[in-house]
Amino acid sequence: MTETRNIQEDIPRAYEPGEVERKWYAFWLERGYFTPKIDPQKKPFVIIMPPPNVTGELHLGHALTATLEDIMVRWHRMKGDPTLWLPGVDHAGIAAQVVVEQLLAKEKLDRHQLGREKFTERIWQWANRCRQAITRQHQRLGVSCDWTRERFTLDEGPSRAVRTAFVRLYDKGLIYRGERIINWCPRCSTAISDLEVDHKEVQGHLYYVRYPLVEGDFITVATTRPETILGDTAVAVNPGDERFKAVLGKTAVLPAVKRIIPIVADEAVDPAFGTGAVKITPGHDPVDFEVGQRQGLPLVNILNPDATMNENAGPYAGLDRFACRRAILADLEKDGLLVKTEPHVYSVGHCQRCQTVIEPIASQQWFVKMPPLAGPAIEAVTSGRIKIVPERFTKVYLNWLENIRDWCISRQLWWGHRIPVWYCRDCHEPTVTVTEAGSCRHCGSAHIEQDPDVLDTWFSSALWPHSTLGWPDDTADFRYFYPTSVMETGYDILFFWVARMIMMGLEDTGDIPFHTVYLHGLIRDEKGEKMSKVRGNVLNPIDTLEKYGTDALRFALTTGTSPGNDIRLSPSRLEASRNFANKLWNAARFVISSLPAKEESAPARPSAEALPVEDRWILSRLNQTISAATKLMDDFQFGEAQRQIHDFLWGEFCDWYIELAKIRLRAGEAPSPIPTLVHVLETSLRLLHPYMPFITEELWQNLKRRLPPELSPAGSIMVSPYPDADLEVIDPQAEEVMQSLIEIIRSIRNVRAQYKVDSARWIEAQIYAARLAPAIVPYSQAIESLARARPVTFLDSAEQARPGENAVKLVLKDSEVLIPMESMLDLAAERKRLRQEIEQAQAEADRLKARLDDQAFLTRAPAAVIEKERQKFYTLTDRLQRLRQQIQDLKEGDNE
RNA sequence: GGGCGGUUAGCUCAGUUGGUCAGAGCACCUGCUUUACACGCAGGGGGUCACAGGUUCGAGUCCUGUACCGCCCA
Repeated sequence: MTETRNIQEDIPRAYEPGEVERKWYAFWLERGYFTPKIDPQKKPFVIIMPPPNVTGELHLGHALTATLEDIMVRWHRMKGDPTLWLPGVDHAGIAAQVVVEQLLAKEKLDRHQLGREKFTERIWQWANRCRQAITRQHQRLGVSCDWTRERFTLDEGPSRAVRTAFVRLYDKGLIYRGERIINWCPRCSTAISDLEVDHKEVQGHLYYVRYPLVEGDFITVATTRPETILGDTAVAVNPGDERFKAVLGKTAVLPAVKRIIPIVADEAVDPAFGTGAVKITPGHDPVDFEVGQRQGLPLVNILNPDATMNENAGPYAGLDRFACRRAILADLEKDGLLVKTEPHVYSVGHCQRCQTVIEPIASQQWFVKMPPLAGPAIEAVTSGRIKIVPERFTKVYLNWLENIRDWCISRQLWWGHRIPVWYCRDCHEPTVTVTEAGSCRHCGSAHIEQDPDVLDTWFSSALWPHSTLGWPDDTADFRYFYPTSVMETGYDILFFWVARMIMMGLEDTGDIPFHTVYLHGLIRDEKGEKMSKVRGNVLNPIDTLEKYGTDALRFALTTGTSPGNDIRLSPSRLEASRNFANKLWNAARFVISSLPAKEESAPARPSAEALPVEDRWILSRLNQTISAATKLMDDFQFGEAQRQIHDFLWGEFCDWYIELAKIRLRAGEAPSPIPTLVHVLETSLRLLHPYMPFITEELWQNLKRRLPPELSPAGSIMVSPYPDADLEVIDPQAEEVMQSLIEIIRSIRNVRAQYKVDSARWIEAQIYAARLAPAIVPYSQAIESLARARPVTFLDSAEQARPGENAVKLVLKDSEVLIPMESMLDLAAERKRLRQEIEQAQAEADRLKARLDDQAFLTRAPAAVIEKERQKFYTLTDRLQRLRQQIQDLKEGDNE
């Protein structure tokens, strides 16, 4: 008994997460639980973590990723699968460079002043600090990933994978260098891919400008970007446009720079736009570039890399692009060439990283030829080899791949994987090799120079599932763990990353990179806004978990949510989760404090026979919950699985089983409820562990310490087996009895509240339990203490249940409860209540009757359904009859 | 312009083979210092499941259309 008291003192009244979390994470790490053992006999479960960027700290999106992946990983590990969760970090090319450039700017420096080497050194310093912070944050979240296998995209292995993939694609003709229109960010001073451009509708103007014809007269064109006039090399009209038949073949004089340009016919021109005649700027517009190719027009680049005008802009050289626009408009106006200006809404591309207006520029860049890679990636999904969850994203994925365009992969940055190409100054041929080239492969010259550019970060990310496992080497990890099981990430990077991983995985390894793609939603704030630093509504995951506890944060992020849907995270949601953790804590505190001292009697596993109904009931409910939760998890419905575990623990175990157990414990009745309390708690902890790892470990260890070792042989809950539903224990009979008992207790409580019976007062209850009587009678003590009813007596027949004096009669599903009213009775209120109840029951009965009279229903519906409905109807009419009798009795009583 | 998602209690959202489906949390109201828990307990009010059609014996759930909100692609 002394130990019991100690335990109560040992365990705080409220769950205090901080210390518990630190303690168990260190314990898990030290035990090496996160590192899988390769067992060729077993199929592994593998997740490669989406690598966070080394641009700062983790946000709640990362916390969601980490939680969902940890749930899957802990679950599979407990199921006995060799489980690998491989963590990593991404060097995040542009993003990281931008961050460090901003830091430099504060020191009044720029990267050119430092030079490439010094600059990359600075980024390395930054990246290393970030990596440490990210690791610490991940560990606070409880992630059970294998830190011994952690990878960084710039590590030797992944870097060699990048070069190898590049060379292989180049050799197959799938990587090429060419002059194409690319998206140029003047601020980042690099090309970016189509996906990295945000298109925004902008209120601008459509300017109508007259181009004088050499042959006399004018032609008027409309443009939104008048500064690009300087790069025009033609005017085009639609070949079918009768209005311009006469000017075809003539030449125009470009305003400002006086270049003579032809007037050509091209199908791409929309006769309905502007005047029907458009200026063609092949160097600065993707459509015009194609027109230029078709028409054999020259390319004129008018911009410097920083978006100031270059020497081709003649008098405007040196001006910023927007200043140039104003200047040229003023000049056109002055020369009478600006016909009119109309307001015009059009779409302008912005750099996703820095929101600078991007410039389409014709430029020499490296590209991946995508259609040959897209084909197999489409097949992998349409064939079902890769499944996307939720399913609706399959269409989005396929649609993108079916319309894919070549991918510009070179970046004019200093941070990233250097393009493995060396140019020869003598023969001008490129040498493309995985290892550092010493001489030109074509002429042997030593006068070679490596391409200064780096690759798009997403190029290395695309290789992540295989490069992290050792590819291109034939490693044990690669052989065992590839293809991986699940790729879990946000739906916002379906194209950026997931699609490219599938393409490159198939291309490099001949096999899919993962079997399932699980896409989660975006985290929003309580107002539904996307969290962003600009809006200032970012919740820091560490602050949040310190306030509410990691388990509460994890629970809040993943409960009541469904795949692919956005999540609003509000303080009230976090509070509710924290409260659940505390509820569990206290339930366990009760169970543990109820345990006898170790030496006295060890609680055995509950034996099946001779168990009281409530024990059979809670075991039945537990196993149904296990069964449902497991099924849901198999189906990636973690939110719903978690909700059911929550409801079981709170609504059934705590609210009813523990309350009933208290009565037995107090009375010292045999059999003791302790084995069942322990069993249900211990099993539930394991069931819940993947979701709330810390509190479940703490409680489990606490429990284990007080139990005989054979009951819990594992060293940690995270390596003990995940519960398996035992269908033998499912007991519909016990559930029926308990349901009835709960209904009786609730109805009495309800009456007490309705009649405002003082909470301290005992009221009498007479119960007629009909066929369930034998099962219910033993619960008179329970009804007494849970409904505060005394004396509780049982009636033998419905006839007896007729109140001879004023009494409230509660007509329930399988039973009736009679409560003598005496002083507490308010007759008018009681009649009103009865009338309402009759009304409701009558409406329901009418509905059922109509259905049962419906020939169509009777002939078409399955027999079982008809029988069920009929049964419902009988039960209801029976109840109605009894209610009517009761209101009648009440009237008689009233007359007395 | 094309595609997708959402519209369910005051708020935030679950509801995945059409037949206890009308739910949860929060908020609200009424009681409660009940020896696990006030981060709690007991009870209560509150919804024509956006709208209009259709399929079905039966629709929040399937189909068509409309409206509004949001996202993606072009």
